[in-house]
Amino acid sequence: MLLATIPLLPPYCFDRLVNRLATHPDPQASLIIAEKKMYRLFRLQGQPVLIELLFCGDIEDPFIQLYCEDTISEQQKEELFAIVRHMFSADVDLRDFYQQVTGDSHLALLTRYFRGLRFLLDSDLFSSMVRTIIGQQVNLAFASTMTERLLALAGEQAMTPDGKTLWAFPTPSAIARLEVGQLREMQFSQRKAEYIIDFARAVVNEQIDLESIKKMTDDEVVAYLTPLRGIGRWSVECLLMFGLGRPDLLPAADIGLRNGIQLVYNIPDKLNEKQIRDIGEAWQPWRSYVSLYLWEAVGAVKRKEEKFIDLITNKERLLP
DNA sequence: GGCCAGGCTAGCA
DNA sequence: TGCTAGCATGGC
Repeated sequence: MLLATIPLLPPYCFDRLVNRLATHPDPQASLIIAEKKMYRLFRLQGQPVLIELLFCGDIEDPFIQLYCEDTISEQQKEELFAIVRHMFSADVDLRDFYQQVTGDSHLALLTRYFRGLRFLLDSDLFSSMVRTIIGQQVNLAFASTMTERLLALAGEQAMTPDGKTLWAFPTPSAIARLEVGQLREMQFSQRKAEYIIDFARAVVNEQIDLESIKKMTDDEVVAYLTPLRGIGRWSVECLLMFGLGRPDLLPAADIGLRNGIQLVYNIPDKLNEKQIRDIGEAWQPWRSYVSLYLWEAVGAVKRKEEKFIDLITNKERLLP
């Protein structure tokens, strides 16, 4: 049953989302590329609900249709619409971002090539923080594997119509109930297991109020969360970007971002954090989005997208 | 088999 | 304040 049609501000490119998911897998989403369709298990008013998202229209007139086989309440619908609008940044006008970087030929190259690429944000702050901790210092593929194991251990399960298993992200109390040994068995390091369980317990104990951080400035959130063991500046920056959708974060400690800058600006020497922050000054107030496009540049090279590799290799010829 | 991953802590100067 | 060894594990 069609629940709603959610319009997005153009441009939005479904193919770019698919490419991004290839190098940045989302273990909570089941994608059927040929049908431009995604299944996902949302937690609505505390209850897992399987939703089908259909990507419609085109880059310049994009909208998402939401379908659900079950009957859900008006409250659940409202919550779902808000989450989907948030996850796809429905109101973010990329054209402002594209306009901002026209003076930088390297970035303009990316915004032309990746036109319509957006963040796929996390549905809530708790899952975003846990996924960020899992992602610390391991490659993306392994992080995704670990996340999937955590989902299977403590999340609720559902089956899509095409027979794939999906999970709703475990609640804070479900993770708070885990023991470190259970995560160790799933190849989590001792520290990573402790960080995740401690964080969940801090949320359950109301030592941390995730709702309150929505009203804080970026710097206030850093100061609020970094005292927790296992949560450093990079992790909070990722939470602000992928959890809250804040537009102007620059995770300077990020190895992928550093590689992206070196690739796109053709810098052979390794950059330190200060150099990265200095370079990023010019990208305000869109530093999150520049980061996304730089990450995606690295992703396109990893996927061996020849057209992009040609473009980036020959870019000197395109300079004025 | 060695180096790299979309880091963090603790210890030290 | 700023620097670094050590942590753990999969992927290539």
